[in-house]
Amino acid sequence: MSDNNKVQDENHSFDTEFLEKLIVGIGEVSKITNIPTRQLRYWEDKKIISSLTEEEGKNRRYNYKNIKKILLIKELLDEGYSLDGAVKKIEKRIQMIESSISKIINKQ
Amino acid sequence: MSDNNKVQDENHSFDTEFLEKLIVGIGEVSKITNIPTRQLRYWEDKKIISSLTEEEGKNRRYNYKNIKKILLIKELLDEGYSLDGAVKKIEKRIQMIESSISKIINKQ
DNA sequence: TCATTTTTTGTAGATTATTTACAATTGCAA
DNA sequence: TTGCAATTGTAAATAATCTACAAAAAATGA
Repeated sequence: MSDNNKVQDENHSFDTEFLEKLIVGIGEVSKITNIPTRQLRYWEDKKIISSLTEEEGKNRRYNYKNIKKILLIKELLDEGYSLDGAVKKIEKRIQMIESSISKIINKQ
Repeated sequence: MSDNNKVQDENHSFDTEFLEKLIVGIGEVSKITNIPTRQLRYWEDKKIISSLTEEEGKNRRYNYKNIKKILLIKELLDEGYSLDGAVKKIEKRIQMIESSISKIINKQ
């Protein structure tokens, strides 16, 4: 194995660690997804999405899975679904996303 | 191609977009890397690492490349390098990391 | 159309997180 | 031990986010 490939492999294993540990604030999620923070909070109020908030009043934190779901909701809204419609539609795809994340993280 | 594989592919192309857009605050970087915020600011003062701060006084922002470099520095310190030593050692590996990131983002 | 509901958006005042800039402390090598 | 490198502490100011109110806009259905 060449030196170069070795480093690529190190990067790969780091990336899974990276995804595992990744936790992001609402401002960054807003920039990543292009959804206003106000809207993200509203969706959470309506139980459409969730975050990792430790206690009431503390800042919201989002992991990779949270962000994935947000982007999926957004996609469905763009397709014309209502929020409730999106929630109903979403179950199957969420499961696929989760199994995909689990594959990434657990290197299965 | 099965439905399942299709979704996996969608996830993959999303991930590259995700990495491209990913921007993280100092608190999150601290949690991801396990390096105190105080230390991250010190390293930046000493020009060891950099961030995407828009203006003086605004909060620091870090992208994927920034975080990669921080983790690399940490690794070298653990191996016994001094900060200056790490900076000198790092050039070649930074280049490899960058080309690796560029491959991920540009799907080359 | 009109009324109702859903969804987005605005904002004030309080709180949390980060900033800079000072300095103190710790660790290490000559 | 002396000097430099590196980390850590902290106060006061600012930035970002919080909740809780409400208003505006968009979608739905009679």
